[in-house]
Amino acid sequence: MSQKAVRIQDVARAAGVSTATVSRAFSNPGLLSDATRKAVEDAVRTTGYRVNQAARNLRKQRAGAVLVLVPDLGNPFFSQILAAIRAGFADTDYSVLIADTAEYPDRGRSLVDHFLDARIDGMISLDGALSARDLRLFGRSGVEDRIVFACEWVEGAAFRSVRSDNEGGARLAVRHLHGLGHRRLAHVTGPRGNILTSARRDGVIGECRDLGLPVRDAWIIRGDFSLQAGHAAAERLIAMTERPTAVICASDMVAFGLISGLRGHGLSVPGDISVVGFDDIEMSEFYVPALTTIRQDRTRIGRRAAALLIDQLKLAGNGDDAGSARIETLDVTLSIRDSTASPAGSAMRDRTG
Amino acid sequence: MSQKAVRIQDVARAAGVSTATVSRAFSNPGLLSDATRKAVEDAVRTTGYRVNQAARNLRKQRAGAVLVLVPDLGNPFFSQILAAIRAGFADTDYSVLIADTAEYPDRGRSLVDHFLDARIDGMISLDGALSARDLRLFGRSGVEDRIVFACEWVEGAAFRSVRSDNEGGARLAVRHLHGLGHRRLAHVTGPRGNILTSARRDGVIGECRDLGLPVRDAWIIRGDFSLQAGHAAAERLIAMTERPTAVICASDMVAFGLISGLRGHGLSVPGDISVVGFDDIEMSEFYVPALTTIRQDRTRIGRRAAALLIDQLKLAGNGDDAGSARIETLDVTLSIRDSTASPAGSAMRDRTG
DNA sequence: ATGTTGCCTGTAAACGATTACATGGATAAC
DNA sequence: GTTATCCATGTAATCGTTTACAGGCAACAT
Repeated sequence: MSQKAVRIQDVARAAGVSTATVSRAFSNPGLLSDATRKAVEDAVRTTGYRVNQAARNLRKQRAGAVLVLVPDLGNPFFSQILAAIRAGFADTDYSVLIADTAEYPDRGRSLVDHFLDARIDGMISLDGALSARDLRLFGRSGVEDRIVFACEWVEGAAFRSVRSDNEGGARLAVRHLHGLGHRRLAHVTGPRGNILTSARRDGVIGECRDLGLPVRDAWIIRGDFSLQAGHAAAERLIAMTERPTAVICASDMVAFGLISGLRGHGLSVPGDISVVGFDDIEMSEFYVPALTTIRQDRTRIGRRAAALLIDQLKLAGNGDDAGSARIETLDVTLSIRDSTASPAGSAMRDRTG
Repeated sequence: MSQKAVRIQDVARAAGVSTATVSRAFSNPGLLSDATRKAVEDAVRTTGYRVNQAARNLRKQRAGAVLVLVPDLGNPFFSQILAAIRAGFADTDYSVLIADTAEYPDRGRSLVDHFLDARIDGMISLDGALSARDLRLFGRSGVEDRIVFACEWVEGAAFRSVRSDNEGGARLAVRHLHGLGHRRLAHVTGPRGNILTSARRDGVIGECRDLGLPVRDAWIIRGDFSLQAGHAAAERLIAMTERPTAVICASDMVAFGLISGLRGHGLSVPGDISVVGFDDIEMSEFYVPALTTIRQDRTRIGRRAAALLIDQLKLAGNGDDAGSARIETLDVTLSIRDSTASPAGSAMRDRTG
């Protein structure tokens, strides 16, 4: 590339040593005598040598890269996790590739191809809904333990994963609204088949039952984490004869779409309806009204996922399936802002911490 | 990796041909006789062979990857561009790496290292503010023509670039507000030193002059494209004695922050103040109020940037600096929504197309 | 029969590193 | 003085491809 790249051979010549010695100066400098190490360092400096990663990776039988699979790059929820993952890999010599799940079903390409092509050594998936075919192929090629799931996960599979306490978060939201005096709660879910959809839905319904609040099928509205889904859910709410006084959304984006839709119909938030989101993306603080939401520690999720994968890559198939837990569940917290209030006609104050 | 990977040698043996023939079956199948090609194809299928990209890249003296440099991954503005860039590279065998500029100033690592390490073959930068040191090193290593700038660019440098008509967009915004009857316009800019800051500011000021509108220094408020900057700008506006009736923001995020800040002080948008954004990210349609903004064709920007870089990589330093223009400027449009209206006391209607 | 031409295929040398193994010399132990 | 031990270094094989070059063979013209 560029002019004429300087090779390890050139450094060796300049320093008056063998290529093996130069290589050792990088990989295990302690092996060399002080004088030799100095000589090599000088030679590296004068020649401007940089080790060729492609060659090194080939020889070391690794790809030197990991893949992060994101369901939807356009959703700002993921970016902070990405940043944390990248930070986690900053001290390693792995490159971080990012791909959008949406790219995959097409043209018969499978995710496992990346492993088999020697393009990646490991993967962090923020998407729990991989195709059955992909999952089967992962198993067959023995790459499962170089895959970590973050946020989402695959039920019944043995992959490592880092996730938030989704059910607990949903329960927090219900308790908050209950404390404000709400008794009729709706829930806009994620997409069918998504693991977060059921976890959060179960939390909402479970806590409602525990608190003796009514649970109606009509109040559980199918969504898909998107702005559009929230907007559509507003129509459904408007049309209800016995309208809930508060809505828990499966994501902040849904909450924004919902509020936008409600306002379009002249309903005010939180005046007429309270709305709670899930995620606490940056925008939540600056929406109008600022959004009450369940905060996930995205930096922590990303950092832990990276750490887990790095651990696994170190073991590199020597079978020694070391200590760390396969599943980490991180606590969530409630960020109370302006989109929730006591229902009209109620004088109750928030009793939630 | 994994079990025992199938090598080209294995396929050759299975098909009863040499490795060269197998290689040719992939790179230039036309060279082979029908019978041989068939035999190789069968052998590939039965063995499950996949070419090892690391080895191929080493031999072909390329990295097999390109880097996309993003100023702030957390800003959803960039994600759609990223998606388009990825799509542009989908048909190639390049991997797409994504990095955040924020990672770089640290630990003395330079961007050019990625080229010299044989980690990347080319780069698309969405950040125009690279360090002088990086730019110098790019020149010295002769990699400039494998770098394309998108959205932003470097003044006075010869890099290829794709960008929106920023000044034109700013002028559109001014004309729209003028048409509604506004006469006192403020502008929240991008950060100091950013090329978009000056382009958009010049557009706003230029069009104000052309229309005979007053231009006050106090009405040009420094920002940095972020939610926080918009929020801070609201404080400045509130404090003004002769307050503008409309504000043009350098980005949608700034506009959201601004509106949030104004609402916090009891001012309504567009009732008291009209607000125009820049970018038209997805959220703009769902903000409250839905945001009037300048739409950039982000898909087109990404696609063109990818195409430009792919062209350059094909030439691969054979010096034949082919046809395509070095700078492409794409048109922007005005998306009129609910955050702009005639100023209080005025009965004028929008006259803008 | 003898070139000449063209098509297909094989041989073997790269690409640029890492590392198992060998070696030589110094030091210590006997 | 001989042998064992250890440390620092060199030699050369290896990772899995691609591709320049060289043949071999058939068809065709002379």
